[in-house]
Amino acid sequence: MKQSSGLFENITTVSEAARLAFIAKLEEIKAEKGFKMEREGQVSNHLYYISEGSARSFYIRENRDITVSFSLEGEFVTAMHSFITRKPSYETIETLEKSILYRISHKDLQDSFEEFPEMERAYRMILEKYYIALEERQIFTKFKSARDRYLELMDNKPKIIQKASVGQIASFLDMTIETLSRIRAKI
Amino acid sequence: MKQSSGLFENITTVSEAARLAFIAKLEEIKAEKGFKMEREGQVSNHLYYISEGSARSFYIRENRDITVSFSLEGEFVTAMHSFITRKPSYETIETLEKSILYRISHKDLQDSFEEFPEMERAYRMILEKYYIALEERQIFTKFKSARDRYLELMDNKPKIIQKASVGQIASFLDMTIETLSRIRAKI
DNA sequence: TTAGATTTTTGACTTTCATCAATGCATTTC
DNA sequence: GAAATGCATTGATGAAAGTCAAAAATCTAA
Repeated sequence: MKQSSGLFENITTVSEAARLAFIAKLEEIKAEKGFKMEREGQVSNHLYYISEGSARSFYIRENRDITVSFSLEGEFVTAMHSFITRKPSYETIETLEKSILYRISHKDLQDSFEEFPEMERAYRMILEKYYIALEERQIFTKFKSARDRYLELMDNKPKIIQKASVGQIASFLDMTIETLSRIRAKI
Repeated sequence: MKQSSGLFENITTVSEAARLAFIAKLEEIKAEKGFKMEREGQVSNHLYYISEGSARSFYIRENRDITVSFSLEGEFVTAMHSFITRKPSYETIETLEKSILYRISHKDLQDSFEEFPEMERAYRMILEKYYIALEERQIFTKFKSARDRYLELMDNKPKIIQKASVGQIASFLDMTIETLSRIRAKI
């Protein structure tokens, strides 16, 4: 992994020793669009860092593809529920475009906690970010109309609107494709 | 704090030294019903363990009291968003009945991480539980009808139905009092 | 015990968005 | 370039739950 990459940049300070040991455990993946990082039904075994590109997490319910989240460059992502509980994941994660990913296995991560408590701290902080994102999303969804949810997405994460398909955006915003189409017609 | 209490029982194993040091930092609170553990607008400064009793977290929006969560005996609770971000809390947490609480301040908790990395692990695991609970609740809310949400609450946490008021239960289940009343009439 | 207050239930009506179906538009493929 | 395929739009209708208002039930306290 390039030295320049900002792996822990926004998280916490980590000693050089821990940093190097951690990086040694990373696996680089040059992924094409549609690469499946995690699969529904399998225990999520890696924590990913998106160095370049983007990803989306989704699951199938009643034959519908429902997008749970989008992740952009510089973010960590995994099927967190499964990664924590060690039970099969209900979600699949795939790249939205050609991407460069770094990943660490669950076991290597746990081992790094034993070796470097500061790594556990870094992970704890990633978890905190995950938690905050989920909580904010929940409140966001609760109070806004379909229209306002779309407008807010345009404001906050316009990149997603470029990278994802209409169906993916609609399910992410918890509305049908038709509703999204009607909203777009009236802006 | 009584030796017998199961503070870390369901979380992780912690050395006796860490355990004792941690317990020394705890403050015991014998709270009456309605005691405000955290207040909206203030930075959440404590992590609570409910030894006896119960609590609910809520916020006010457009003059409505909206219950976010109920916490029962044996659970940890705080205004997590604020506790993590150190920004003012949007939620208030209060006891639902006479309760015995133990709490540790944010600073003491952070200090304990420096002293005992295993405490950071324990906290990390509390965070994981919090995350899982939130994610499960989100999916639960998304796919069930008002009626099914009520039925599931009756099944899973019947104690809440005894301890909380109708308005609190309705807002927790994301429906109006009228809807809840109609559902109850038809069971 | 009764008047008043509060909570709960019921009824009529409205809103929001889903569903289903048809049509339009664009792109690929032969 | 016509057919086929896939995605997006539009329209008609319906369902779930919200809103507002009034009635009924329950609680409280002098």
